[in-house]
Amino acid sequence: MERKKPIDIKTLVEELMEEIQNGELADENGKLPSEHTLMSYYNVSRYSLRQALAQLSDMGFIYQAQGVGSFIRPERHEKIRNLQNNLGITEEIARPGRKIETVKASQRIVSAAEAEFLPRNNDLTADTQLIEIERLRTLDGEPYLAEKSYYLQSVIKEIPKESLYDSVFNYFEQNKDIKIGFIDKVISSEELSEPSASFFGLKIGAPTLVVRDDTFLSSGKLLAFSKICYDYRKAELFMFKKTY
Amino acid sequence: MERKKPIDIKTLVEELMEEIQNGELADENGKLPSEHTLMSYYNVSRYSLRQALAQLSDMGFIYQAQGVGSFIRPERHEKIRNLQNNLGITEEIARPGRKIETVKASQRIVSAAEAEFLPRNNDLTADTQLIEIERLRTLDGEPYLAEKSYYLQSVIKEIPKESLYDSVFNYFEQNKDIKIGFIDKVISSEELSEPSASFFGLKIGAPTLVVRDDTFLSSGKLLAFSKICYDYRKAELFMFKKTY
DNA sequence: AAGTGGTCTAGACCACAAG
DNA sequence: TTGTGGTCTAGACCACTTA
Repeated sequence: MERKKPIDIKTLVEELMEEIQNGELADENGKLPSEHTLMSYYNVSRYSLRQALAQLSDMGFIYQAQGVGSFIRPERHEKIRNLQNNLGITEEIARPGRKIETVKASQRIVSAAEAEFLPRNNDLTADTQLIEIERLRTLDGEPYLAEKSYYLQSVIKEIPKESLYDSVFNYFEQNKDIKIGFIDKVISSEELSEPSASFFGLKIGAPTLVVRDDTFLSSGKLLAFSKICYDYRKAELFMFKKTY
Repeated sequence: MERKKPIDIKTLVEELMEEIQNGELADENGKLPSEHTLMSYYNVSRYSLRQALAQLSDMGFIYQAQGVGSFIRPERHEKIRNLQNNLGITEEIARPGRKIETVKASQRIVSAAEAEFLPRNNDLTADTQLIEIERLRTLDGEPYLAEKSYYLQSVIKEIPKESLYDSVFNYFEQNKDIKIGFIDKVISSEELSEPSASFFGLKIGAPTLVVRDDTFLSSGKLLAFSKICYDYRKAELFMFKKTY
């Protein structure tokens, strides 16, 4: 293997992921080169390399076995949505060549008192101004999810119309002033109600898979909170847990 | 603060968690001492301290803000089940003083061909011997979940009866030969069927929250796979995601 | 015994927020 | 400017698996 120029961990993660997906790194048994080899190849210290490998482990792409080596993990099933990666849903699902589209979207300003739900650890005053967004989205042309999101207007002035129909995630990625630090997710199941029921073509009272997100800036301040209802026949959420 | 003896990261995490929960570490605003202070206090290197803090971040107990400091996060709602901690459900729920009990349990040996479901990345041969366990469990006396688990008999010879009615997790913790490395989780929602429906006192077709687990040894070999159906009115799953 | 990943230290420099 | 957390290096030793 040729020797590469030194790079930072973020880039290293991307390169590793790409080379793994292209099948360039692992042998026929899915075994990666040793850490020593990878250190020389990417010209990084062991610390940096292990940080990168740890991130790949956390995402479930590889696992490491002491005394044996590092191995790539088998591909996961297609219809699944990974709760832990760092992409928006649009980007994630685009990878295996499928497509999320927004068929209906609306936006308005409301106060916290008018919101349909509130963040879990709520410290909003009743008059906090919120941007409310409602969207219905399809997966490969089939109804897939109904979403209601609230963004704190004190943090983000407005959300461009294009982003509504594309990816709000992309908008934040490009906006340098807004750095997302962490997200709380609460997953539950409910009885479906209108208007999602008609959108999915299901009866009222049918199951729906619900994900409530609270999104925080890296400063720890609340940025947004949302609720997504999935068609239970089409959505599965994946996560991966390492033990320490 | 007194200076402590050097300790390893695992112990450090436990001590930090305990002192945080006792309110001994953070100030009135939930701010922790600086990394420099904590290094001296616990007598560890910055690397070790930051590994420990990263684990606490991953579990959602604290967050770190560059240029500002580290802060504890507000307590999460009680009825919630954290998907990311390293405890079994019995232990986790026992913390806030609530109680999981098993009201019905059965165990038998089956072959993989007879199993009701299989692991996602299935490489089991049809004649693989499995220990099948079925359990109905209550939370504070109320029906809470129905579980079906399969353990590879080639890895674990038998599961003692006491563990069936208590915590299988405890059994693995004590068994030094079995080290769990990682777990895949797939969360979905389904229409409820018997016998869970009667146990929960719900109609057939009502929603249920479903968690499918595949558990692997640290060697990467499959240990077990299971499916848990929760009463959708009583269960919420929590997870926390840091962005990189 | 050799090679793998796991833990840990000491130290440097950078990026960011706040006074 | 100061103090915070974020990134990165070089090097040591330990624990585990395999031959």
